[in-house]
Amino acid sequence: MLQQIYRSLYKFFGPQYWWPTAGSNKTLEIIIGAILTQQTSWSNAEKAIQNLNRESLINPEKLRDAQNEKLEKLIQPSGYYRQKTKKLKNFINFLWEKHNGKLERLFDQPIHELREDLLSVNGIGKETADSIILYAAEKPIFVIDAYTARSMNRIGITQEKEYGKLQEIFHNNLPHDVGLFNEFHALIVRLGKDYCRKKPRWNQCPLNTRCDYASSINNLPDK
DNA sequence: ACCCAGGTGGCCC
DNA sequence: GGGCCACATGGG
Repeated sequence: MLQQIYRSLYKFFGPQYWWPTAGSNKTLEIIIGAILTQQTSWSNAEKAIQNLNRESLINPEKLRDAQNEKLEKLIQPSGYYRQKTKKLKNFINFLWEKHNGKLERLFDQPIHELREDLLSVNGIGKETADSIILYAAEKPIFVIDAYTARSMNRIGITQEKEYGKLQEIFHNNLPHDVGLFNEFHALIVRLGKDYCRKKPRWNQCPLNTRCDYASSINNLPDK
């Protein structure tokens, strides 16, 4: 069922190009992006990342040594900039104190331990931790976000809202493939953005007529 | 003038 | 365990 939905979404929306296989030197940038995009549009996070790149701060030593005031100014476009400066510093200090500033060392552990490690950083919650594991460390874990519950609920897969339970459903019903998890999560976000916001436009969703799961969608009441 | 975005932690009960 | 709140900018 989930694979079928994935196929339908991919066929309709096409690839979403989320942090696509960025390569080793982009790894830290992905982590920073995951923090900066918290509750913020990607376009705003991107502006902040460009500012950091312009100052060559996307580098473990430089980021560690940068003054908070300087970071705050550079990442201002991403919103919550004082909070996020602290979060970036929390992560980079953790990386130096626990892994000698080496991302390879952080990532060189089983998924579960890596996740616990990331969650120990104040400012990194479940979604950000899982995003880092999937998109930066490129290990298979399914990222859940606000759209996932809404979309799955609306499609009729599950009423579940809890992060861990939702994640289990994906883990238990899909091959654990980094590329699949990467694209599927991005497609769910795309579906949510276009048709499943708080003010729903689900009735306008073209998938109603094109999707394999059309019947389950058409029978849903308006929310 | 709203509403919202690829959340999180702290507090309260 | 859940419900509320602060955090902040830019785009529709």
